[in-house]
This record gives sequence, C-alpha cells and structure tokens, in this order.
Amino acid sequence: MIEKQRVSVDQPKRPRNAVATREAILQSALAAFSRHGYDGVGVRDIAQAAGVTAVLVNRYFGSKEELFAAAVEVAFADRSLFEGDSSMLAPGLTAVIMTRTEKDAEPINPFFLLLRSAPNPRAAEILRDSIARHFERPLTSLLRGPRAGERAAIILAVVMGLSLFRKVIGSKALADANAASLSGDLKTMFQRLIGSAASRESPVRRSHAEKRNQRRL
Amino acid sequence: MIEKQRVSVDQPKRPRNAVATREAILQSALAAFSRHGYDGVGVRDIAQAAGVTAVLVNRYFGSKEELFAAAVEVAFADRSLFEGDSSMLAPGLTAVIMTRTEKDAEPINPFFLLLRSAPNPRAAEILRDSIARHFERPLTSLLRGPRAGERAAIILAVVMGLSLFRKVIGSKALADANAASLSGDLKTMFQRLIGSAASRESPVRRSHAEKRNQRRL
DNA sequence: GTCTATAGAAAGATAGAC
DNA sequence: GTCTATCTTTCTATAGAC
Repeated sequence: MIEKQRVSVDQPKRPRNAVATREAILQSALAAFSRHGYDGVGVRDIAQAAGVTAVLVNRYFGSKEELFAAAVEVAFADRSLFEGDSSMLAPGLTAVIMTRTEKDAEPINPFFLLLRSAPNPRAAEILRDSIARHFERPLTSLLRGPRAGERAAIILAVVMGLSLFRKVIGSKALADANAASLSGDLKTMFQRLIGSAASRESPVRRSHAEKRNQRRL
Repeated sequence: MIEKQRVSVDQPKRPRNAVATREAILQSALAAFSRHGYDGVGVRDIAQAAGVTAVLVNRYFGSKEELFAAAVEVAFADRSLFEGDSSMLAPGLTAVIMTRTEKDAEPINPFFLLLRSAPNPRAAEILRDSIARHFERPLTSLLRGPRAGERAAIILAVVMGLSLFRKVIGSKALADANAASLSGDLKTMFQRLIGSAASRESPVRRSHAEKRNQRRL
C-alpha cells in the first residue's frame, strides 16, 4: 500500500558515525517514549524516526529495556527546578506544569515519559529508581521541617496527577481551565506543601509572618 | 513446558450460560486491566482467567476496546464516596487512598485501571468520558464556591497522583510512609481543596470559623 | 557501522464445526 | 454457546552479508 518513508535523506545507508547514530537513537527514543509510552512504541518506530534500522538499536543499547533506561536518564537530567532556594519552588512547579501541559505544548518531557511508561512493570522499576535519584532526593533536601521525604513525594505525586489529567487523560475541566486562576490554585497548594508543616495552617510566608504575629490562629 | 491450566472445573466445555459467561469475562477483564493496563494484557489472558476461550470475548463484547469500555463502566459505578455531604469528603478520600494503596491491598480498583490504561489513546478517550460522568460531575456538584468543576478535577488529579506514586511506581517515600502522618497530610490537603476558596487561607471549617471571626487574617 | 532477512513468539480477530 | 484452527499483523531480537 503505502511506501515506507525515510525520515533522513535518501542515501542508501546512513554515513558511518557511531556517536551521532547513538545520539539520534537516544533522542528518538526519548520522543517516542514520551508520546506513546514504553508499551506503545516498538524499536522499529524508534529506529525509523532516527533514520536507521532496528538492528542498531539493539547494537547500541542491548535491548529495548536498556534503551528505555538510557532515555530516562537523559529525560530526568534537568535539575534547574531544584537549584534556587525553596521560595521559588512553588512558582516554579506551577510554571512547569502550566507550560508543559498547555494546549500546543511539546509532548516530549519527563512527566509524560513517566506517566505513559509506568504501567509496564520493568519500566516502573527503572522509573522508581530514577525518580528517587533525580527528583525525590533533590527536592527533599530543599524542604525544611519534619518528614521532608514524605512531603517531597507528595509534591511530586501532585505534579504527576495534574499532568495526567491535563494532558494524558485530557480532562476538559483542567485542560480548558482558565490559566490564571488554575495557576493561582496550584501555587497556593504547592506553597502549603512546601511550608514546613503540611498539616498546619497558613504555611504561606510562614517564616516571616509568624515572627510578627504568633497568635495569628 | 508448563501445562496450561483451566481456572474453572475440568469439564471439556463450559456449561452453556450466556449471562454467567458474560459476567465472568467482565470481571476477569476488570481484574486484568486493573493489574496490567490495557496494553499489558491480551484477550487470551482475560478469557483464560474466566475459564473460556478468546472467541467468546469478541462474541460477547465485539472487540477488546469495547470490552474495556464495559469494564470501565463497571469499575467506575461505585458512587458511595459522593453520597454524604461535603464534610465527609476529605476523610473519605483520604481513607480510600490509604486503604486501596496499602501494602497488601487488592490490586483491583478504578484508580489502577485508569492509571495503567491511560497511555493507550483509545483507552484514554474512554476513560476521559467515564471520569467526567462518574467522578468529575458528582464531585463538582458536591463542592460549593467558585470554579467547582476546576477544583473537583484538581482533587481527582491529586488522588490519582498519590495512587500512582504509592502503588504503580512504588515510590519508597510514599509506600513506606507512616500511615498516620501521611493520612493527616492528605486530609488537610483535601480539606483545603474542598473549602470554597482553594486559593485563600484556612479553608478548614471555614464556614463555621468565619462567622465567629471575620478578621482572623 | 549498517544493512537484509528471518526466527520465534504473541497479538486481535474470524471461519466453521459441533 | 463454545470450541479448535487459522489468518494476519506486529513484536523483540539475532545471524550473517557487505
């Protein structure tokens, strides 16, 4: 029926370049796993989008599973969110959610990679490990107060749940929500989770406010 | 190698009973989709667990996709969470999360069905529709205050994110968290989201408190 | 380093016997 | 109403040519 198409140029074979080929496969895998999840994409698809055949995927990465692990490491490498102090965390998390899940946003990001690959048991193992190292750990060390690890995981879980509803499921209520009011809600929610006592009142600007008015409650 | 096993009795054929067979397939599908997700299970697996062959799945439900839609309707039918008034909502949501994601909990429930099937685009469509009808709508009508639909979706997104981290990913920080303190955090978070102004302070018991002290802030 | 060709398993769905 | 047998497609992975 329809002729198979080459994504790259119409050369008979790709020019020999191991590192460039490996990188092309890795980027293609990152995009494909983000868009369709581990079980939703085959090594053929990934190879074709990178301009090579499926053989090279296994040659460079050993197996689909190992390719996935490599793609996860690349996707989760961005640490910019956790570099400032904790006062920028709530606005930063809110902005990341809003921009990466808006209507015509690039569908390639670590959240979608995670959400769409988590159903596969082996992928889930790889993800659990990478989340702990790249997200839970740095976020935990940014939080003050008791049970920082627990609260960090809650914050990340909230981020993932919102991304799920906004983009993977596509809930109308969240996908079409007014951006300003939704941002406000999220920022407040994150601020409260970040505040050192998640189960107490008014964590917003707590450290400043409580010096001025200890009997606020 | 290993002989295939019949789940049911060792009769050559299942006794003829259309409604019982249909129901057995439906329950088997519900369990399988919850455990492994839409893409993680085949109609053969579902049929075998129901004690029939794969032919009957398509005979009774038309296709895997239609079987999935039927299973979703069954899974999402439980409305007990939204029957009381909104004062029981936060404790109820917290209890549902904690019990259904504890260590040895039954892995068959609507949350896992949703989380593990959402990556498939057709399953996502079916889920989006059923979530709107069975969860977003009743929860929205239980919430007072502005942007109830938006806030209902946020609440559901938070529930799903927590279930994801506790059980599908298996984040150690949340899976092994102290049940009492985690419950407390969740209850507070839900109470704030349920309170009529998600972006303002102290929604807990707001309606009572604000009558006594308007200048609390 | 990259390819074609293919092995071997498993998927969804259907024809036709009983 | 239920089965066996089979069609067709797709999957991961590998052998071997160039």
